[in-house]
Formats: sequence, structure tokens, C-alpha cells
Amino acid sequence: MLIYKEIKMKKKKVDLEDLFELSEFFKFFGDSTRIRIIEFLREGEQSVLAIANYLEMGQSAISHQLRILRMANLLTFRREGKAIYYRLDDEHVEKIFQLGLEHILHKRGK
Amino acid sequence: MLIYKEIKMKKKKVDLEDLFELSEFFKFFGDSTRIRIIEFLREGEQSVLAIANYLEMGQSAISHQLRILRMANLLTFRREGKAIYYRLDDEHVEKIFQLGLEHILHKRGK
DNA sequence: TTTATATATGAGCATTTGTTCACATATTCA
DNA sequence: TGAATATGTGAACAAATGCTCATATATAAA
Repeated sequence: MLIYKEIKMKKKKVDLEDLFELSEFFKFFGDSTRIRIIEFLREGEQSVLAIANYLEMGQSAISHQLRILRMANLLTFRREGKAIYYRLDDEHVEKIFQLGLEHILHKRGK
Repeated sequence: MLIYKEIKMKKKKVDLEDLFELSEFFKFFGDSTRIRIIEFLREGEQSVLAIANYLEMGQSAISHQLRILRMANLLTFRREGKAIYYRLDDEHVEKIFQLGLEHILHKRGK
């Protein structure tokens, strides 16, 4: 019976707590501003103003979103003079971004 | 110069429209009820009531969320008598769930 | 056909979320 | 030191979201 389960590759039950955390994790990707920031940072670190200009949004709005991503440990930053440069800080972030992108592009046959 | 870009594996710019759609896609995973439904359905199809009982939530709340996942083409369903059985309808859904799960488990060293 | 069971859905409501605005903090330069 | 530039953050507000309640629809059973 154990062997049967192994053969079937039965999915392991996930703790309720982990599922809550998982949905919280995906929330970071579920906002267009944040996903655009992530996309931009895939090319390398960028300052806050550079991000704001790229997205054509206010600096404050960007700072608020960067804070969210930073506190989730998805970004790191370094200061250089007056500017602060943010960069992606998690290999999973890029992988998940890429997988999601493949999904929607595949879905529409791109 | 083209070769240089290829060697660097420069990330392709993603259309703004695609980024909006991508964030919409991740929103489906960014809710604890929906992620719990997805987790439950990884084991195979389940009726609405079975899902509601498993999550210990009302049938209406589950139906509302199933509708959202269904309209996103993440689920299919079949009727059998009075019951309707839902199942995952997208290989990407499981992959993204799995990758996200690996992320949070890795992050806490499980 | 009436009753029971399973699911779907619109309206209402409370909560969450993202942006803007005003202002605070930090660094550089004159 | 004072002005300019870059970034951070709390409050307020509007929009989006998810649940509950009541009710509609569909199928099966009596």
C-alpha cells in the first residue's frame, strides 16, 4: 500500500500555515506595479527614480511598492550617494516570473 | 553586438499588456481560499461540497471562488447527478504551485 | 409533482489594497 | 550651513475583493 502510494506519486498534504504563506507570497506577483518592477529589475539593479520613470508613475507609489517587496526579502538595495539601487534578491522570483510568463504566452499561442 | 546580447542571455522586454495579464494570473494564486482549493485538487477531482467541507467554509464562498478559477480556465468540471466535480485544468497551475511552495519551504529551511 | 440535495449567483457589507499628498529623512554640493 | 536632490512614510481616500445571505436553478428521489 505504501508502494502503491509512491508509484502514484501522491501529493503531500501541505500545512494550512504554509498555504497561507504561499498565498501571501503569490500576492506580491499579483499586482501590475510590482510585476512591472520585477520585470524591470530582471535586467539588473535600478534606482527608485529610474523605476518610477520607466513605469511612468510617481516616486512615492514606487517607494511604497519597493518597501513591500523589500520586506518580503524579494529585493535588496544599496545606497550610492543620494540614490538607492534595488535589485532582485531571490532566484525563485525570476523562475516564477518566467514560468507565469510562459503560461500566458503559451495560452495565447505566442 | 548581437552575439554579445545572446551570450549575456539578455532578458526580453515584456509587453505592458502581457505584464498586466501576468499580474492578473498571479492574483488567482494570491488568495488563501483559492490556493487551498488548488492544493486540494492536486489529488484529483472533488465536488463542491467536498471542497467546502475540506476547507471548513460555506458552499457559497467556495462556489464563488470556483467560478473565478473556472473563468480563468484553471479548472474544468463535469456533472454527475446532482454533484459537480472540479479538477485542475492546466499543467502550469501545478508547476507554479510547486515552485512557490518550494520557495517558502526553502526560505524557512524545511 | 412535490421534496430534498447540490450548486450558482446577485446584492450588500466589511476589509484590504494601491495611489496621492504632504512631509520627514538622508546625502551632496555650493 | 543652506539649498537641491533622492528616497521613505503616515494619513486619507477610492477601488477592488471576499464573504454572507437570500434566492435561483438543476437533478434526483419519494
